[in-house]
Amino acid sequence: MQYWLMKSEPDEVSIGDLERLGSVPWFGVRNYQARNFLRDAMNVGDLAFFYHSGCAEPGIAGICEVSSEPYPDATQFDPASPYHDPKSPPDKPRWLLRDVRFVRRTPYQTLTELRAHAELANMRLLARGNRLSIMPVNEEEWAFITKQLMGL
DNA sequence: GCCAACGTTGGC
DNA sequence: GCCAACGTTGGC
Repeated sequence: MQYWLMKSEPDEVSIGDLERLGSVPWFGVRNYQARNFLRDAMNVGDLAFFYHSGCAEPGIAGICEVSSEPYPDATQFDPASPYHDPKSPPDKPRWLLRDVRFVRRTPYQTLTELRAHAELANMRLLARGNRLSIMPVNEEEWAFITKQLMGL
């Protein structure tokens, strides 16, 4: 059992969308490190913070659960998609995704709020220049955020 | 819209 | 395999 943080632009897929749909394919990962986490290190049943990025107030909006094994991301083969990758070989797709299932909304934890806690000083999300869209969260950080900050 | 940080590409 | 140029991410 591992914990994760997954970034999504709420304009594209928000926690509300996930709640409404129940589960969604986590399409559009186009970074090898993020893909490797997704492909190799994730397991079905792992929990992840659902993080809103690229918006007025970025932060953690909810919790979701990894609900499928990895499979090819269809958008890489769609010329009309912003995620189209013409160099990805159809017989050996470069980009994979997993489905994630809605677990719950949480009290919104803004990035600013997260930065204010010494307990989270080493959190990967908060590291300088971090741009990963999928990253591990360690157990202590998960416990601190869910219990101390969210009161779950 | 700006810009720092980082990843990727491609020439050599 | 190096590295400069370029593209992207994402907070502000």
